[in-house]
Amino acid sequence: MPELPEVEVTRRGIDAPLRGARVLSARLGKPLRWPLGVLPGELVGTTVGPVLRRGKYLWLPLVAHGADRLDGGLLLHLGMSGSLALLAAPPLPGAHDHFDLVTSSGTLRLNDPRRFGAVVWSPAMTAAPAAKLLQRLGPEPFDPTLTTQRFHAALQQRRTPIKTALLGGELVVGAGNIYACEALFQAGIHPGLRCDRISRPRAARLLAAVRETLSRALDLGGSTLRDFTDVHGASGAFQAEAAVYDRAGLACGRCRSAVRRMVQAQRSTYFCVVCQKR
DNA sequence: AGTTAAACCTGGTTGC
DNA sequence: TGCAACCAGGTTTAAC
Repeated sequence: MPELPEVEVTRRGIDAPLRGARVLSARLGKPLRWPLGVLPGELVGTTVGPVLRRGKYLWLPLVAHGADRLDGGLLLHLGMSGSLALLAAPPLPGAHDHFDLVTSSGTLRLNDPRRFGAVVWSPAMTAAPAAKLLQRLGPEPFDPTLTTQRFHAALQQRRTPIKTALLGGELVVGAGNIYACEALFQAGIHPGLRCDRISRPRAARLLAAVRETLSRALDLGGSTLRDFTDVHGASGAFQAEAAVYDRAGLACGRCRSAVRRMVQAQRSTYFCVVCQKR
């Protein structure tokens, strides 16, 4: 599910309510992608700090009080099917509720049917294990230092298809399968085009398209294909205005010709052969 | 070194 | 209706 807009929607939903909350208990369900790294009980007594996002990861600081407490935080990832809910009166955990953080301001609950998500303890965002997971991430899409020049220079160093590179997150983080397809459509670029064949003007157009696509999705509360909801249980609305994603055989949003589906790097790519050029 | 497959899981949909 | 095959918002790890 969750690409940058969904993760950011989630962050905004939990940041203010949880800030300053005291951790009362924690519970683990079935194993997620990686082990938590501490016993749930060791989190008790810490205070939640400002929630940050880096790429599709969330960082939840847990500040210690007293030397006998752990100081650090939790690095969370929603994987393909994860979502977080903030519950005032949580029902008994269901089959896919795999992590609860019970606080004085409500219970933060991770639901993740496929369990590709993760909750990992780390002493700091800049220390292992969090730093190891974050180290390979490219620049944030709204980072002002990510200029056309820098983006184009990074493109020139890669020979992979642009769609694959966008998914990889080394050029820029945040665009997953939906938004990579949509941004390439918006920029009029064929998903199979090699990165190093993209001219500087087209690179500028693509970077702008990535930014516009992600911010539009953010405004609409993200996309909900199946699992994703915000922390209040609300679905996103972006999927309804996708021009190409999941529209194989349907009319292109611009020229009305049939949208094509192909597979790149084991993922479906949707595109318009008329509107998107090599 | 740079790219591409395999792996991790569950569940919904499609097709025989 | 039953069952197999395929598909799904991701990303690390292993293998060409």
